[in-house]
Amino acid sequence: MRNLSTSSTESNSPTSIAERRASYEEILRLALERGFFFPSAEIYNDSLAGFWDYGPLGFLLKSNLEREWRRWIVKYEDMIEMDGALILPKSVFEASGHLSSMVDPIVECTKCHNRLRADKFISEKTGLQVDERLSPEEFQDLISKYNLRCPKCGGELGKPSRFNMMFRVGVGAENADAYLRPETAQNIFTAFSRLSKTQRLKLPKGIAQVGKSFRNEIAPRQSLLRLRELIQAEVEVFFNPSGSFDHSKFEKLQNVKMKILSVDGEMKEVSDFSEAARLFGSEIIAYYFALLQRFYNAIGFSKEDTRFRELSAKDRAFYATSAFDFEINSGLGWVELVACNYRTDYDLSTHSKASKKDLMVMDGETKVLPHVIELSLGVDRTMFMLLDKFFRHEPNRDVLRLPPNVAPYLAAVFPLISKPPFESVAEKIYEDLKLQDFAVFYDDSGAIGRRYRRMDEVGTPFCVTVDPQTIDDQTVTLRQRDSMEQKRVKIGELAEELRRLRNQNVPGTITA
RNA sequence: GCGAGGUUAGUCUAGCCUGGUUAGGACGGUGGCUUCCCAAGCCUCCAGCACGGGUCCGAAUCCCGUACCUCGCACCA
Repeated sequence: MRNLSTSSTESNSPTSIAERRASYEEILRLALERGFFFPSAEIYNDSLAGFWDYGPLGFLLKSNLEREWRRWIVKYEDMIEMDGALILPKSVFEASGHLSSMVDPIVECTKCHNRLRADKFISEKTGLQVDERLSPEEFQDLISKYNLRCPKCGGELGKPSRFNMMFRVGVGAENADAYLRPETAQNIFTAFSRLSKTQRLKLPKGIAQVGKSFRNEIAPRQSLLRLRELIQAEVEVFFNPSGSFDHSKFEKLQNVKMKILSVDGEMKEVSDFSEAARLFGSEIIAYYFALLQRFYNAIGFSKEDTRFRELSAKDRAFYATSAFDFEINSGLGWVELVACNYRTDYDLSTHSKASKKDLMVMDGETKVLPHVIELSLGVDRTMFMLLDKFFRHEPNRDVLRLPPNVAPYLAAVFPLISKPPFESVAEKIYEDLKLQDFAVFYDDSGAIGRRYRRMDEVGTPFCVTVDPQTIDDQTVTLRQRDSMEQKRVKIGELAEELRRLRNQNVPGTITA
């Protein structure tokens, strides 16, 4: 996460005069109290930082978010989806470059235990160009040669070592070196050959995967924003770099507006594809960025909330030749949600070399090693940002204004009074809606207003209430979370109405 | 990792400086009476001093260690 600024800009979310955005602490309170997420193994004293569990509401929110990602990106583009192993052998990461490039050379002061990046420290002190891939012995030689000491306390520096952000695991009786994957992408590259042969793939083709990745962060912080175990929803689009792009695909995404912050700090709004292609580097990149933008629009973020930030050469991952971070403007400043990398043929080429397998595929008449565009989406961060954007304090209530397509529960069902005949009718409606696969919640305790408030706080957009009139004319009240208005709906038309409301377009969404 | 500050029911918080009845309150939740369309009322009950060690006749309170949280620095494929 970069560029954390304290300024929070109000965006075009539904607002009333008195409502107020929730602070980070208040979002955490909601999460803990209502069961969105909480520290993993928290009852133990040695529970680990950077690991969080999702509770019932967080789980439902996550499921909905992933479903919408499939709907707007994976299914829309006829991508294929896989689900790979979390533990991968050493050779995968030797080839991918993660073993050498994800390693930071570290040196620690023997006296005050201050830890320094060896390469940066040495080059700072000596003015030399220091390659971070030098061996620990070479760093040791440099430190002795220039007689370098701890910049803080003047103490003697210990032995340089390497810190790798990957979790190593020992597999089998031999304890063979293997690693928890630091990104989901590697499964896709190692499976690419089989998938291309057996799934009759034609370029360009997206291969998607959602799952856990693991990074041994030194200082995990801010709950879901900096995790050691995180969920990524990744798409690797394989394409022929010398092929042409089908322009007719642009038409359906014409209305998608994007903002780009270029390396030189200039903010531009992009509204047509030729301009987007120029700013993002190619037509195909512009296209997939528009697809990504539309997904975020569909879960409630607008172009005002979001931007693509171009990364300079030194900020990019080691495998990327061009890279943009898709960021959201939150109460914590601009936060990176999606890493968008042009990985060229880096991965297929290195894996091909290391495994000695030909990973080229046919594109029409020609044999090519495809290039890759990657959209690596942080699911946990996106969930936090949904809470950040939509959790609001109003004078008389806290309300989570999640769009219906991601809200954990779509609707709640209440009897106005927990007495017959209202109870049995309400229960019947609840059972029916469950069988039709709606995420619904039943509550009959306490006053009706209290039950509405509870649902407001966890983001349930609709409440169905059975009252005396229901007994007369088979209608119920359908109460809207945001306006608190209610209308009467026939019981028989309830499911259809809820389905319609769930799919109503949120601001900024276009109908495909 | 370093530095600073912090941790009291599910959540928020008083008490800590100056050790001494049964750790107080609010919100929340349970059950009951009542009311019934936007957190009504009354009663009942539930639930807590982060963990470990030390000092002391006695520790939420003082000391040490550990974990976690927040902020800053560093890191962030």
